[in-house]
Amino acid sequence: MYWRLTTSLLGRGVPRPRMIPTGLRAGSGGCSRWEEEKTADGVKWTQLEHRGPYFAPLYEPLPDDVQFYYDGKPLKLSLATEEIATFYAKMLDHEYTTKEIFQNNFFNDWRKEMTPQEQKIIKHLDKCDFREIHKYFVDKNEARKALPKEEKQKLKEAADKIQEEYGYCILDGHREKIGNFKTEPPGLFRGRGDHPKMGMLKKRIMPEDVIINCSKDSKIPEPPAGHKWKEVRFDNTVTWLASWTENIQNSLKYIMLNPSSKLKGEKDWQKYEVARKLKDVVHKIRAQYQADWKSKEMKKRQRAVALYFIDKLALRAGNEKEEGETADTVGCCSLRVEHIKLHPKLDGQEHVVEFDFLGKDSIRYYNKVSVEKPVFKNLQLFMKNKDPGDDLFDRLTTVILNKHLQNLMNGLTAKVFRTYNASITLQEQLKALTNPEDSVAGKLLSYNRANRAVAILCNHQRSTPKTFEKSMQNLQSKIDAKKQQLEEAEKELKKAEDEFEETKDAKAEANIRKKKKLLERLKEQLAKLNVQATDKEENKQIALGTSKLNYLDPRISIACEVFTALIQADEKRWGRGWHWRPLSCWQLKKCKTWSWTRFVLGKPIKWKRKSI
DNA sequence: CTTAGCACTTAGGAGCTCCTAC
DNA sequence: GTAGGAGCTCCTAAGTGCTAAG
Repeated sequence: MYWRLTTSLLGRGVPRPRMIPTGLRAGSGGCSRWEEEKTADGVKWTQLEHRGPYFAPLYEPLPDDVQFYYDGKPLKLSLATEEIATFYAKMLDHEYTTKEIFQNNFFNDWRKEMTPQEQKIIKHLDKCDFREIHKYFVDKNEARKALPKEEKQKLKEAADKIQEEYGYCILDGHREKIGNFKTEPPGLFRGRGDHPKMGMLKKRIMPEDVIINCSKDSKIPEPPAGHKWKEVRFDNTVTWLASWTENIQNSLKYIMLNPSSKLKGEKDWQKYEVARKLKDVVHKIRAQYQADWKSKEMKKRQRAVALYFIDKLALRAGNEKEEGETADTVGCCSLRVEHIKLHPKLDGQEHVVEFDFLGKDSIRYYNKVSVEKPVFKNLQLFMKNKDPGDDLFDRLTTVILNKHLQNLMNGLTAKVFRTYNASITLQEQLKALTNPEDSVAGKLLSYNRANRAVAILCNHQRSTPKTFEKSMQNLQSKIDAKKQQLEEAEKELKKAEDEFEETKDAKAEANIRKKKKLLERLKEQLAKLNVQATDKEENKQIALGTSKLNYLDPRISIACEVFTALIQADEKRWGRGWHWRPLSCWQLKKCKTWSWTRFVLGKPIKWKRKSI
């Protein structure tokens, strides 16, 4: 039996769950307790008490012997100017500082903060020498790492104390962990991709910038001595505890709860419930957009083709963004003619669309997809008489698309397709890849492969880790060594067998058994290493974390035999009750919040890991 | 309809911690 | 006991999607 709980959570032909306790059954409507608690008027809490944000430490001036040089001569900077100089100095060995936009933005903003005298002297960035400052911080960092154990312990205790004091709030009588309780320290803006604002000065957040949100009757947080809050409000229709406006994009930043909190957990659960609801209507929706490919209205055709991409390729919606304010990235609705190429025939396939564009975080999306003929014809039509820089779907926006989706299913938006397709892919892949007879290592490989299929679908990439080549080599030499040991063991066994042939005594027989056992163990170890190597290589440029955290319904993982096997293997090793190893933190977090999954194995799981 | 503002989720990289293998 | 590395948390940027105003 593959599914321990036989819950085909998002799939077709749902087999009935067997082991979910009544009252917690997630089959039809999900967890009724949470649904009951949901209020229609948007109220998110009735009580909220916290200490306010923890402010980034004030600037500590450089020691006198650490100098800044301009045009080869030492120059003592004013405090404010010096602080900004250290931001740049710290980044000296980062690629950012080699980029012209970064340098220009930095220099512009830096000059604005200089005294008039400094402005008169410091006119060119290339005459600035930050190297001594850079070295100072590198050394400081080294020194911190080399600190004796007790000193490190002291630092950790101090950090823990701050976490203890500022890192939690009381929400409706429960102590909940805050996600980001510290204000963002000042520094230079690090945008992703070709960001026009990279290098700009990110200003220090002061209490006077901060809006506090809490309940009226709670102990209102004290601003740091000599300071005032910008505002204190009591808005229980939002979930944030504090907010401020950042100066780069002029957008709001929030202090919110940790994902382990009830508030976030429920939201997460709801998200997957909406995705499960889509499962029931997705066939109808697909049939409809296929019909709409032939609509007389251009608007409908564009909507239908875009939705097809969102569904088939898991593209993001693609909201419009202000030009020149951010990196030039697109999603589905904002695709431009230059982002696709049409090939009537390519590599033995027909109607191939070649996608090449930068998506969120300037991650490249490159894909060649064979599409249905009407889609291909429509794309040709949409591209006719357009320039490369024109919108592919000129009659479509995310607002139009989402309005349409809302009519098809309550709560349906473009992003739900990503969640749905990610989770259903995990489930289907697990079903296709895992085999009950596999070893635990094999099962884990299968799980990772299923996870990987999702990450590829969602285009979750990472840069190859810096240490990849080296650690791969290390692994390979381990494999080689193991192979040699194995050969050795085979010879030994042969020898032992020969000896038994000759002597026929019990001692020799025992020796054979011993050698056989060793051989078995080595074989197992080798297999495990080989699996590891395969996994590592396949995983080189793919990020699994994002899909695990945001797209995969944890109930699918929990219900899957891979985890049952891992838990059993672990019990052998750690004794009963130690279930934290196979269920990694991301799952634990979700499981703790989704209380019903504590009954995955038909019995409550003891949670032992202290960080949870 | 368009635009701006707001609140929230999703994202990759940095850096830290703790385990494992030597 | 220590080096190396996997896997985690932290950080904060960059998306989505909704609402309200004009």
